[in-house]
Amino acid sequence: MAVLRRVTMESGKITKQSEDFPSWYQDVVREGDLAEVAKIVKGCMVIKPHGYAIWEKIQADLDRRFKETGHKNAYFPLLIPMSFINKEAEHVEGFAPEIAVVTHAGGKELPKDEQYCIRPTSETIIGHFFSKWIDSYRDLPMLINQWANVMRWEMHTRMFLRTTEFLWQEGHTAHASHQEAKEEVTRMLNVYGDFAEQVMAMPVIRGIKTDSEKFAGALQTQCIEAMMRDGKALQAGTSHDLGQNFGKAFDVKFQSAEGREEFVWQTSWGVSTRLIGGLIMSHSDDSGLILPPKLAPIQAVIVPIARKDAEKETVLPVVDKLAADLKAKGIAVKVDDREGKRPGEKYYEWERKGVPIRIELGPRDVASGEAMTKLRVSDDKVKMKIDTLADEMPGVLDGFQQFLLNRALRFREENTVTVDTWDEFKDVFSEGASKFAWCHWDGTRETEARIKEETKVTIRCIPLSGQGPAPEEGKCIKTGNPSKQRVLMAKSY
RNA sequence: CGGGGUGUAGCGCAGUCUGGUAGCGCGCCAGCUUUGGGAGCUGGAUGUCGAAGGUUCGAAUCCUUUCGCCCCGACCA
Repeated sequence: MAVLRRVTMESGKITKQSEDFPSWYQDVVREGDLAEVAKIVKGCMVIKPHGYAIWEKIQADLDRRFKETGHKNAYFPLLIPMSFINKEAEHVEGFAPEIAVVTHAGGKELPKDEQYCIRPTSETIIGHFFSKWIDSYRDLPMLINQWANVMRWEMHTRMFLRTTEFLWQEGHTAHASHQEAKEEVTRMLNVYGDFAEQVMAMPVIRGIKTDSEKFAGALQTQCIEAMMRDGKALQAGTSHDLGQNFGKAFDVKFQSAEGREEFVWQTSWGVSTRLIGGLIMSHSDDSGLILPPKLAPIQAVIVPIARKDAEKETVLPVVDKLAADLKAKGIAVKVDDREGKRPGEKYYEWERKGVPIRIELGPRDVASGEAMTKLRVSDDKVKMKIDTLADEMPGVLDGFQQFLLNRALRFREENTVTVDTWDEFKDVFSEGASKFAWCHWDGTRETEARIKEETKVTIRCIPLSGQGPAPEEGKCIKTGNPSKQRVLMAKSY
């Protein structure tokens, strides 16, 4: 039993990651000015401007990818008739415990059959409208996405990772054939995977969820799993093959080219503000947040150093010109010319907020024609020629983006093991520790549950082709029964 | 929901055991001096002590109830 350790912190400082990972995480969120716990509303958070700006960048990039793959945005009601939720058996069972119900409205108690729940996800209500909108195979595929908030009554909340209300997007599509639907599931999983790696610099394993971990009501759930810096896994996105389950529950039928009446094949897929939690736990350090340039609201900050008016006169015009040049190159640049704060204080502040690169520009630099620059992750400052700095900056930022991805990949490799014996397995996961472990599993729910019960370790996914070790026969780590391939095991968020 | 913590100024905390009317550091405001890695001095502002009830002449402190947050379980994006 881990007793909560009191970590003495100086004001405005961050608990060391190695001392207490959860405290570190909270400190980074606070010091980065990303969000705060709402307190007045149980389990909810306020996403502050700097945190929301990151979400907006995530949204912008993903939205473009969704549109490029043919999807259109729409918006469905927040309130869903309770009767809808009850229509799909597995769906009810999965979501019932975490649903908030509106029982009173207009000053009166609503009759049982007129009560609403606040959406935990929108498969049901969208199924209802799909059934109205879809008549023939010519209406298919129906490719809809919704940016929305959802609510799930969680017992245990953590900022960005699990809150009662959260922001996400949910894609919902309907297709004429199962094959087409499966292709959609894969397509969107790849959109997520590419986004995670190229934009978030967060490497992911693409895989399939076991039956016990899949979405309530789906035939199959595919996922991307990322390793956090404590070795735990974060499910960062999911893409579901819903089969005809919701089609049947909501009578979503179409007339095929051959004139037959058939149920549609549906998919749904989503990522949430949880991605921000993943971003934090993939890259950040004891000095605070580290953002990949592609998601940084401020990519470069210029700190002018000028104490006297005469120095300001020489420095500030150079700073302004450099800022303009950077802007012209498409760089999100911020000049921190606040009075009354010393340069050092500004350096720390922007580091905590995750700005990828800092440029220091003072009288000496103007004289020499070189500015001091410092990447968020390096210990050394580098001199760059002021004249060519703006031209070089896109390349520097690209390099930084790549560096973060490579570093995260290396970290994952160093913390990924192949395990074949139960003793070794228990050792890897002893005392709260976690790694990614490729292990054989006999494919049964019972074994999966036993492993989880004894070690807290879950099967994160069965890797898709090329995402894990090549399939090979083996024996289950727990039971010794035959296994056809290794699966990814880890503790998870 | 169980176990363990915790709630006092914007942030971090002391004060609670042993009741006497609230303090420290940082931050904030003003002024001067400063300014290339968290500045110094002087002066100043800020609290319904999580909430509600009770005991008491008197409650941050004792009692009861309640709410939030954190950690560990049970459940989940």
